[in-house]
Amino acid sequence: MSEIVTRFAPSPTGFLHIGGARTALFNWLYAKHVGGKFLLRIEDTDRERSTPEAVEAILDGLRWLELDWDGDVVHQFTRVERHREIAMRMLASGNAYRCYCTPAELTEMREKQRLAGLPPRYDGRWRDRDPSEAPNGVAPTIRLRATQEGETLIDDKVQGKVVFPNKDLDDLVLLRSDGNPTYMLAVVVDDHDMGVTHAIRGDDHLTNAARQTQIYQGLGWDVPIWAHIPLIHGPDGAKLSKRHGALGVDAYRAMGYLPEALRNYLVRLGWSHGDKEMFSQDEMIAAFDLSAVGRSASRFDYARLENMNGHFMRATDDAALFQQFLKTLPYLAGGPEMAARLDEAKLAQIRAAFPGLRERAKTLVELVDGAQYLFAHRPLAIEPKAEDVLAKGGRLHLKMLLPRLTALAEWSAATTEAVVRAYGEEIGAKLGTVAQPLRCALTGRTTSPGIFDVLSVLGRDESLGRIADQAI
RNA sequence: GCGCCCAUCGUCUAGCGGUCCAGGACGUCGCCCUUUCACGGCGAAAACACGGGUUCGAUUCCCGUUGGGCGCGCCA
Repeated sequence: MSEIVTRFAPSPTGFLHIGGARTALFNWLYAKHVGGKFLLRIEDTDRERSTPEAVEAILDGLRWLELDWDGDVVHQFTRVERHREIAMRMLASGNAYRCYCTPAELTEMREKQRLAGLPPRYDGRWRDRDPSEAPNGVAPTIRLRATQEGETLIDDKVQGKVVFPNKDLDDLVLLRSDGNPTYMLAVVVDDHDMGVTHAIRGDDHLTNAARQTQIYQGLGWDVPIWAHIPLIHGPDGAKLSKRHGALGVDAYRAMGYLPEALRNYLVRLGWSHGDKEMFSQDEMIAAFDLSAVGRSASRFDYARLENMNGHFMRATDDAALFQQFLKTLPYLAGGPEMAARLDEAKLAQIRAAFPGLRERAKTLVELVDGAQYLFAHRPLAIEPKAEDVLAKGGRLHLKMLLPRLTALAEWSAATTEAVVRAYGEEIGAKLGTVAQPLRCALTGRTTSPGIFDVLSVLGRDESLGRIADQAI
């Protein structure tokens, strides 16, 4: 039995967007599931649009998502000679021919077809023309001599059997007039040469599968097993475009999502395994299967992603999550500013506050936000809601509490708690009545980790100072 | 315009002819827990797009309608 090989083949014209990330994930998962290989190929035959920055962004995105590929990255551009060779072979065997149409001529042709209500397709005007009629000074393209009769069958792992009438598949360009291959030729040649057995990609390629099948047939090569997965739409159901939530995966990192959470979210978009929602890495690999991939497009839902992220954050142990947090800090919204102010002492404080912080955070960014009170300078900026609490009797409690806390011989969560509770009982108030004003004075907000932990982490001087700032 | 794909709660989905007055998850709304928030627990509202068939019986099969999507480049 031969080894199964999948691949992810993005074109480096921009960042790794969320749809591409899922395609990569599915390919990676399938390869892992069957113990095969997952390859990475950069489709950069279009030299005009490809940029090294985009290549780097894609690799960076994949690495962040922890989707490791086997072997070296293949740059399609480096394989032009082989592509040309194959184009020539097709020419020699009669499976391709030279077309001397100019771009302007083709545009005009399509324009006429559109006006006449016909499908825009190359009309094959050079298909059977004698080469001696070739005009001077026009560099030809090489076109596939596509089969015109019958139909082409795609036996797809997720779409099932799909039939395309051959009359709708025109003679596509294999080699451009400048001698460079088109995507259609390059994918076929590279997938073949790289031993790709399974092509898992977005279903926007479904029609291409039929066209590429004809190229494979012309070459006498085995057609890979296809699996066209449904696309992801924006939250509003519209196509995911640049202006519609098609962010690069780096944006998700900046929003504080964990790679394992994003992976879990993505895999459940279009794929399911009974009622199971959360998967560990191993579970996902073991359970993943192309046959359980659905055929309808799905919408991107941040609420669900966020929920999953919270789940994974809670499932990660304290030390590991702290490390993850520090590692990701420079990429997070508001992170660089915090990182710049991170000295030994601050680091120790965050570490101490971390268990309380992580409990209520659903993203890494919420961790940054939750830790703000550690970085604030006196006198603190008080949020409106917090000011409200202070104004409605809160300051009086602080005034009463201040001397008692000041008198404390030992400063800890336990000792401060004892004092605050005792005071609460004295005045016959629920703990919240006293705790909220404290929280507001200490953090400037109405929400924070447990107030005694805050007191403890902030330390005696800073705590008493902040309380004094607000006490009557 | 032509070809192809899709269609279960707001969202992601389970369902592969009877077990479905349709199950889970997120979100929403109550209640509980509580030191705020978050977590957790309990509960509620919420869907088979429509019309024809096939069948003893359709959410499940077929056809059509409607609504979405994708493709139709010397882009990938």
